[in-house]
Amino acid sequence: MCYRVNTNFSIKQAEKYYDAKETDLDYQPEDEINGFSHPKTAVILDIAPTEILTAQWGLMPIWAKEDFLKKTNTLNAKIETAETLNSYKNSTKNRCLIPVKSFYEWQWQDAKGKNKRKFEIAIKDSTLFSLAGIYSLWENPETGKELYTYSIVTTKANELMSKIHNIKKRMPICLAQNNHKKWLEGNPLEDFSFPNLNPNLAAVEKSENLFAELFPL
DNA sequence: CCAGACGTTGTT
DNA sequence: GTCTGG
DNA sequence: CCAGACGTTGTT
DNA sequence: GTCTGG
Repeated sequence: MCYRVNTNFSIKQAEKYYDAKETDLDYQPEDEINGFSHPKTAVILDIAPTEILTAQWGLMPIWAKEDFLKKTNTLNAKIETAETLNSYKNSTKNRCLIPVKSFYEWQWQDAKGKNKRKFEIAIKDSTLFSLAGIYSLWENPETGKELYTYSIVTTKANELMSKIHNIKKRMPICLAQNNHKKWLEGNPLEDFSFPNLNPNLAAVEKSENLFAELFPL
């Protein structure tokens, strides 16, 4: 579901939005990043809410081997099960914010998803907003280097997202500024699941060749 | 009992 | 480290 | 945890 | 019914 996001914002913009300072940030703005390449992105951690630093998309539990992500998809964590699953259970209280401009989702036009329409989704009237993340500090057994790794928490789709993500009907937990603190403070996961939290989302279509889809050759 | 998994919903 | 499928 | 076995030593 | 292999 939430595998591609837009991080095309400046560090300055993020510092202002979060009232935080970049500390250990290895970051390049991108219109579209792919979770499956396990990119490093900007994050704000609960332990230091005034710092913006770098973490890897793809959570690695403390016990994970180096190739863990090759076999296990931890890009998203379902809010309903995160607290019981091995990979997430010790990280559900490690809360982080992942700043994004938007994320992308594809609407299937047929049962097999042969034809899809692409949409870009964001919180309405926002410049930036946050995806809700849980994180784990992972130590590379080879080098001893520590790395923050995270997963984006997903929930049942709201009305708009059900129309777009029309097969799986899931969406990432989207936090406007007024919910940042609540998330970082470690309030119960359930407080943030739909419909307990229903972000005011808006979508625009980004399909590459709308004309061809409407009038196939 | 122990080997093997540990996850979500794409291939854009 | 801990769970689970066989 | 549960499906499947649960037995001995011939071909006389 | 109880054990055991997977």
